[in-house]
Amino acid sequence: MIDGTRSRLIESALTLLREQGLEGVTLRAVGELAGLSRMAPYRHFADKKALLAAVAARVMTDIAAHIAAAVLPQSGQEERLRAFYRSYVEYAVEHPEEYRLVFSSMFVAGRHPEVEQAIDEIMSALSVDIAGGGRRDKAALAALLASAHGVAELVTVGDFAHKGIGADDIIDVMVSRAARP
Amino acid sequence: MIDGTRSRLIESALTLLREQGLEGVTLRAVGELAGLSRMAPYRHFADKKALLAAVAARVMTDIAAHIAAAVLPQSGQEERLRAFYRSYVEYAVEHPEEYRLVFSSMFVAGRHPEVEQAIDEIMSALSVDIAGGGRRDKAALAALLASAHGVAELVTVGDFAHKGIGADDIIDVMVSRAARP
DNA sequence: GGGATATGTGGACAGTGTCAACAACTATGC
DNA sequence: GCATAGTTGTTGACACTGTCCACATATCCC
Repeated sequence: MIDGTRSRLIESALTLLREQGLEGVTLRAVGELAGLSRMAPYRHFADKKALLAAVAARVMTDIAAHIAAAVLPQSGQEERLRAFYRSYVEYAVEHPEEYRLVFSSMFVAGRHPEVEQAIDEIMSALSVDIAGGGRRDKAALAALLASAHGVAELVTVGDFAHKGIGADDIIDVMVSRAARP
Repeated sequence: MIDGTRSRLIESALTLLREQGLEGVTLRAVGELAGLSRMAPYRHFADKKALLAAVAARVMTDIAAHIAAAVLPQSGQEERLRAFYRSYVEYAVEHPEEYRLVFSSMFVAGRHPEVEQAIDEIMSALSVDIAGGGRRDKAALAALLASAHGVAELVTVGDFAHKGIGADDIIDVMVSRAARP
């Protein structure tokens, strides 16, 4: 805990994000929740975007842990695949605001190094856990990540559930296709 | 042209979105570009979100047209699939701000009816153009849309291109998997 | 100790979405 | 033909936001 105040600010922002959505995350509110003034964040982050990038990086490690906890206990490849999809979508459904922040921070050109590092860690972990570390399969890995992300967004949109088709149906399609040799 | 001012406001907002990104779309700027005052949009839209929803719906029809123009000339199923993926990703890459707006407006709970209708149109067109109108394949159609969206986001993020893997590589994986019987 | 540096604070400012009150134009009843 | 109601547009004002600035305090190095 070299810098306790900094992580306390991140935590405050994350709390606000969860309870009130992205609109509720204002620098004034973050400072107040952390027991500081409205300008306090500027002593630890360049601006609001930098704070949000730090929150996003923090959330990414949560997501990675959630996925790893679901995938690692599985033994077969198909079971691992399914566990990956399910846990990924599950997180997006249960924490939509956080998930959304993570991907909007990925989208921005000129990303924050903190985010960059978190992405790299997740990718290499995935590579080992799912694909077995094959080197030719970068495209397959990207396809996996893209599929999961796509399903997560479609499901959180909620429209498809409404039309009688759930996440598991789509995941079934994805898994049965990817699991074939 | 029952309501010229309304569509002129939408067009102004779209221009600002293209030229300056979402941050440049302020109600004052939209009004000014349309030759009106800052409060003019409120006579045609409930609030800023409603205006953005209308812009999103407008963009969705553009996307649908772009995709249809690429897919319909193809004859084989695999060619149609590939054309779909490519044109979809292409639009996202060439018009990232618009694409982003469209999906953020889909994400919001309690969507605008205008957006809702545009989504329905796209889905049924897709169903006919790609899947041949099969009724059992709702899940496959959703998987297709999810995959394309996922690839588009990963590619616009730009990170994977940087790591020596392009959109076409991922699309190849998707198509070869989906095209099998 | 004393100076430099890091951390925290309140004042002020421009920009934003939005509410309210008012003006002008349009159409509709008689 | 004209008053009335409704639509469309404008300006004034307000609360809120991110951020710049100048100032206080605390901490560390010599």
